[in-house]
Amino acid sequence: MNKETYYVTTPIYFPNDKMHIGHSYTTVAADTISRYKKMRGYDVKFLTGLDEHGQKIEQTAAGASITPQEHVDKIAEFTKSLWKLLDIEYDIFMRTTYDFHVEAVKKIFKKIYDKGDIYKSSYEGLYCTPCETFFTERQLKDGKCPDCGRAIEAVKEEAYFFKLSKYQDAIMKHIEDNPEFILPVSRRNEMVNNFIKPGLEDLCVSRTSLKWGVPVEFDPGHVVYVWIDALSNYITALGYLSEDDSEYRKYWPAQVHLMAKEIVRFHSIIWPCLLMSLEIPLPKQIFGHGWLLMDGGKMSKSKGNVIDPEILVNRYGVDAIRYYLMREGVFGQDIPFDNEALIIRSNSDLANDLGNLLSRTVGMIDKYFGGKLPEEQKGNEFDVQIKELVRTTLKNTEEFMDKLAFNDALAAIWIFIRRNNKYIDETMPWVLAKDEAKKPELAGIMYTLAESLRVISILIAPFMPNTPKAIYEQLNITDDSIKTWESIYEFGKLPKTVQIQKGEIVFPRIDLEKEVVELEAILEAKSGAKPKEEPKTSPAKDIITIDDFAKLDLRVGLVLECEKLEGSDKLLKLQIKVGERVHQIVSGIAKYYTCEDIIGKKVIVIANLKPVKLRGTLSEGMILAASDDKNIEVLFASDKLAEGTVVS
RNA sequence: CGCGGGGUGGAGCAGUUCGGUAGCUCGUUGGGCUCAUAACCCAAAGGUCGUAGGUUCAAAUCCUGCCCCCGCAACCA
Repeated sequence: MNKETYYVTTPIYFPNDKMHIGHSYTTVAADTISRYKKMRGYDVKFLTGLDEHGQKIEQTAAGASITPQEHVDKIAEFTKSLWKLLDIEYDIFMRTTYDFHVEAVKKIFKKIYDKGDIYKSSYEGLYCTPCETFFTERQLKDGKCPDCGRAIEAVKEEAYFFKLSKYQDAIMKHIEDNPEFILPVSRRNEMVNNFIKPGLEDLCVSRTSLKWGVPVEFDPGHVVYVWIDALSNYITALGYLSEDDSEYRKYWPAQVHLMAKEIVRFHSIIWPCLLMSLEIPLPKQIFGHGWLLMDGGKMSKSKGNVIDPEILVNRYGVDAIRYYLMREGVFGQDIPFDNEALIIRSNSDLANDLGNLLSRTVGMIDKYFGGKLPEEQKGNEFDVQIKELVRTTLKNTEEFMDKLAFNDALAAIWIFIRRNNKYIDETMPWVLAKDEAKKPELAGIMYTLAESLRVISILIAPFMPNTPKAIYEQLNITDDSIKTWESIYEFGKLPKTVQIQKGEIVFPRIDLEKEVVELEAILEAKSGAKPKEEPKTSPAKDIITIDDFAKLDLRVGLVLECEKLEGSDKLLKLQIKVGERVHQIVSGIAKYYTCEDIIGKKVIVIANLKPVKLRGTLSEGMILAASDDKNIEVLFASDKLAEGTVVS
């Protein structure tokens, strides 16, 4: 009854859009460790879910003419179906719009307030609504949000602050005392050097500009801002501060919070400080895994290179995708993700090594024994090595799993799989089959292979939930007691008279060349549509009148001189003749244009822009250029136009 | 001196904590085998471990300088 508990979480994802392969990566990892711990006898809770509040959700819903609740309900359904597709067996699908969460957040906020760790002040800042983030002026990019490139709003409002600074020393000490608190080590270093050592600033934890969220009960008009609302889900989901908090008492603190590396900061600094204020235990471990890199960049929506997990699963099957994600690289470091690598992995490891092993084993039992092994069986000299390797494989797999070294665990398992293919060559069943007297030996070989496949099925079960089922079916393994992790501590539990049942090929080989072409066509059709949508989705600016436009003094200018601005990689210093006058203009196009490209060209200049200093250099205007995420195109004017000509 | 990651045979990576024969998968070449999904097994070729110094009996690994790549941050009127 006193089973050890294991509480593992993914972040609760922001349901602004459909979940992509990156979310799937985290979730698959959490599911894998959760399945593994369950098999090892732990009392596991696996939480995933959605962070459903926020102004951006409100806006997205408004854009679709539905209520925020309807919007998040829709995304929640989609997310659940995606997790189902990926065979994610979560125990809790947490949503911050659940009543019990809302109630608990109110209490948590009050509790921290009563303690004196939350105080009222005012917040002044520039806010990007879609990103739900305030930025300092310096952080802005083109006066726009550095993350999404959209317009920001200047906001000043009354707000509550959490005394994060108060816990600076405590969190620092905790990190120092618990080397495994933040993993991998590189993340810990980053947190300490980048954020804690420079000093923690108090954190804004309420908003008056926000409606879609949990109200601050004792101060109407204030709504709890993301931190307390979202992070506390890990405890409210267990009933913290509710009438029945038995689960909280049982499962908290969490063994591990899994997440991608970019949000380690919130989980390793803000979250523990909130918990310290609540005077409850901290999670044992924050593990920040790497990103899936596509064409060398982080996968993200704004880059239009999202891989739809649904397409991949439908094409290759869940197990192949899950296998790739867990096998391809070190968990904690970035791993490459591309179609070709996925197919190569699937072909060589799954089709050739594992699938083929099953196929040839079942094939031989069918061919040589009519589908059923006889009682009379005889071992051979290689059996010892197989059994020995089962023991080492088991030991290694367990060690690696405990360290979340998924790729190492799979590598260890695959050594065993390959060993079995070699075993067939060593024992040469086809030779024995020609001699009736050698039947017992032949049967013994077949048995070893079948038993190995049982062992393999169990070892891979946390990673690939479907393949074991297929193997059990073909080997007619029905007894659940020989499907447990424990059961593979002993080799030979499979009943001797194995009766096979030929089935479908578990991992068909994929024709790489053909497939890459087809797959990319599909993805292109999808992503090809995206960039075209992009301009539509970027919010239109406010309506202006012709008078507003007339304020601009747009002129044709001739680029006389150009030099790269010292100490900057984006700025060019241009001398542009506009009529009589020469304007010195600093322009951020150095990444796309060299001086040779633009000297002597005619461009359109805003001639009456208030001069500013950029990087210490005076800039008297700007030149017009079109830009998106990737490129900047200067709008060159025709040579026929004299410099100084008015543009309107 | 912003922060972090990385530079290892053709490709993708491990190894670097605690120095001591440079490893894995894919690919290539040659061979074997035929039970199997043209799969499997064996063997070989292929590396100045970014670079220059230093410490050491010994450096991919420790120390110092430098170069290059990728994120983040900063400049983008």
